Amino acid sequence: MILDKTYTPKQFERQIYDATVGMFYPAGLVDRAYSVVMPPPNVTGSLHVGHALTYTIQDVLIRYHRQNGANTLWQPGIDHAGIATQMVVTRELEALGVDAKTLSREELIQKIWDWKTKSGGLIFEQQKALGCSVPWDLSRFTMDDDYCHAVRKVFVTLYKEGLIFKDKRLVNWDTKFKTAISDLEIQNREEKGTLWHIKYKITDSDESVIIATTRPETMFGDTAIAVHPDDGRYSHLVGKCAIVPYTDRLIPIITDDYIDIEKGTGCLKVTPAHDPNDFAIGKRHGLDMITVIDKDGHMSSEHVPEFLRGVYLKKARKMLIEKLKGDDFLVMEEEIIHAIPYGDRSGTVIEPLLTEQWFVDAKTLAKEAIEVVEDGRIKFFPEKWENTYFEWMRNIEPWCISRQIAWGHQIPVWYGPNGEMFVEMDEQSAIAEAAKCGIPMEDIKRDTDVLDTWFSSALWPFVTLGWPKNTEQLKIFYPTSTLVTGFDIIFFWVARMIMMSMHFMKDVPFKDVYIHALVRDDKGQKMSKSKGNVIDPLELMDEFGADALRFTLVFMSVPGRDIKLGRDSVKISRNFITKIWNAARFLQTKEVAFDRRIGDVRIEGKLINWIIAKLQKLVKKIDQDMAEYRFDYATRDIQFFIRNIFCDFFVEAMKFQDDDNTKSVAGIVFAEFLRIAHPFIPFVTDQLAKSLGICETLVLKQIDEAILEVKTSELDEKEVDEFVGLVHDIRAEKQKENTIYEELKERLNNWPGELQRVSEIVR
RNA sequence: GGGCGAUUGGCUCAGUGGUAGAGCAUCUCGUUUACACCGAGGGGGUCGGCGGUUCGAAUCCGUCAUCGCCCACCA
Repeated sequence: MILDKTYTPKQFERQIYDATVGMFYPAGLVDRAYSVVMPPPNVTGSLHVGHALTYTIQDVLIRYHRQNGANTLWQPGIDHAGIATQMVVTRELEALGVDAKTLSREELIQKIWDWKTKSGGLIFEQQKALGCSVPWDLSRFTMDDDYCHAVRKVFVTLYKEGLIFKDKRLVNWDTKFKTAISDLEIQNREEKGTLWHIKYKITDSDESVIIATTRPETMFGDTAIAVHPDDGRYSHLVGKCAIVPYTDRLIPIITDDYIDIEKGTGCLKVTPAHDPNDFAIGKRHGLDMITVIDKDGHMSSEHVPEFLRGVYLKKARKMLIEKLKGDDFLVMEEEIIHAIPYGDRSGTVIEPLLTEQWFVDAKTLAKEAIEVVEDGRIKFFPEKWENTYFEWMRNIEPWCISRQIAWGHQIPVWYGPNGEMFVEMDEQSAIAEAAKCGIPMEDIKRDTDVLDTWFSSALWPFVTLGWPKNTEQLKIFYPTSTLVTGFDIIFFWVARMIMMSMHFMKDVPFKDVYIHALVRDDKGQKMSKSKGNVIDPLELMDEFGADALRFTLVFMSVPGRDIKLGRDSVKISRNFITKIWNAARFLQTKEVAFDRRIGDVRIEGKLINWIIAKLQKLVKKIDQDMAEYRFDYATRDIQFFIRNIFCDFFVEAMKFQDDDNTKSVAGIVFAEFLRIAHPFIPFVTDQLAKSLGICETLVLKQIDEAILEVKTSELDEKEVDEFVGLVHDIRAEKQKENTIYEELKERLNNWPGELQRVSEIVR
């Protein structure tokens, strides 16, 4: 097939994709395995440029190892993404005029499933366009029947081992979604706020104490005022009681070492039910825990004075401040900057609320998970992320896993009428267990909470491979080889996979963790819809081709540095790829034969020794780059080889030395180059391989080991290097019109041996 | 408050002890057996500041500055 003058990606990308995807070595042919689990995109997801990066890197790894003879698996799938999905569907329903709140739990879940069937997995098509060589038929969903079964098994097992427990604790409460969320799902934002100094009168005395607070509305939940034991200012008041304004409730003045004499007024109002520190103080002193805010964010308690009852938090605060001012309780207002916790999905202020939730004993699970990174059974690339991992894991807190939403894995716990609890794999067993206690089935009710999405994601590496069944896939591909993900997800996902895998598989989930960069816009700004600087990878692929986008992203993946992606950089990659295309066209016009093997040609002559030596070096260098996950090096090496070595000199030289043997070597070298470049530039290389008659696809093409075994002449290589250097010098001197030019030109023209013919390269 | 990272030519970035590099941009030349989505060549940087180690530092150490990120319960 004669190549067109320039290539236009669109014409062949999809066709090539369909012909090559899912190619594997026949069973039993290879015993080396290489596997990657694809971080499951959200069911709501569509391809953004961050995805494009992570999937490109994974595909490069998979294609590279597959070419190198490994039996590969790139395990695909999607995540049900609890809160995120429920949010999207709720919004969609709203647009249709349906209020999700009016639907029953079952109806809402059904709507989400309908939506999932209709819109979920759109991202698969986009991944295909990017060239992801994925065995799609193995795709898993975190809410598949088998997956649900595995999740229940993990829950029940951990519960029986005492590693999952139910407790009434202060949790992060999202008043918008009306659910608990984990510590990781909150984001602290620094904001301007006010520190209000409020006067509390002391009983049987004219004295009063002044407390400073940023949250005055919680004062009705105060159960003590604490001062430092060494604080002389207040020691005479310790043991007395203060009166909570607008109530007749008396609270004791106590001492606690936690109090900082310097901070505020040195008096702390203790509100155990609405502040984590106060909660701890409350526990130490056995204080009452009075909740004054309900799950919707309204003031609600018999302890809240009439005029605030049922009022929404924000409004209540304003009203209360006005009232305190008027009644001379407010002593001072102070502007401060402080951190406010927001829900990362809802964007609303998170309230610490005392509720019953399910927790995982992360501290216990973390032990082994820390060890495996310490002893190198799991390695991070770049290594510095291990510190981040250790830092978090060594200070880990219990993980709140229950969510009060509909979409997700419903917690497999059933309750009897008198608080009996049955933690079982399914309803049948729950009924059976209840029956043993004399509770009829109609009297038991299942826990309505669902699990944190990350609970099921944490099982991804082994459940997708078939656990708890002992499948072939588990035997071959577990532990997986490399996990590719972003740093923002080390805590959410990587850490939890390691914990769960060590516990249930007694082995690491993966050996290497490659942490890639964040993709920013060309000015280094984080992309966001609100800033309007989002780069759509699909548009870039449309304009410059998937290969160009892939090459750009990988080329810019320098460890420890964010990627600044602009249109121009993708254009440059496209230009480079065109260069490869044109080199192929040249070889084609030269009628280079591509069916020769290295054994068919004579390794003699300086040019041939030189180019083969350079090719051998390239192969070794790429292997080294890939072993170190230096995709940036690999793409630079590829670029340097084809541009500076192959095109700039070898091809030019071929214009003066085009005997059959040289042309055959050119064919072999170029074919080998295409193979090496293929993981990075799959579409164009495959198209060229096909058009030039090298092979149908490079997907399974392994290196011809004989190429590496060729003994090349170092002397010849050195001589050509010198020749190349001289050519450069001559050109430079010529431009400068220096007289030395003639002298050098003379030297070139009289270059001894075969290279003399090539001296015409300089005109 | 703690931790991490960045700082190299106009721009984007390579370069971890031995004479400062690439691409883009710019300037000059060039349409010759593939490629103007090209080729050849030039100009342009005291490698954030200061101090130290060394025969020798962009590179190692200390310190400061600026920017960015992560973690943290401060009233």
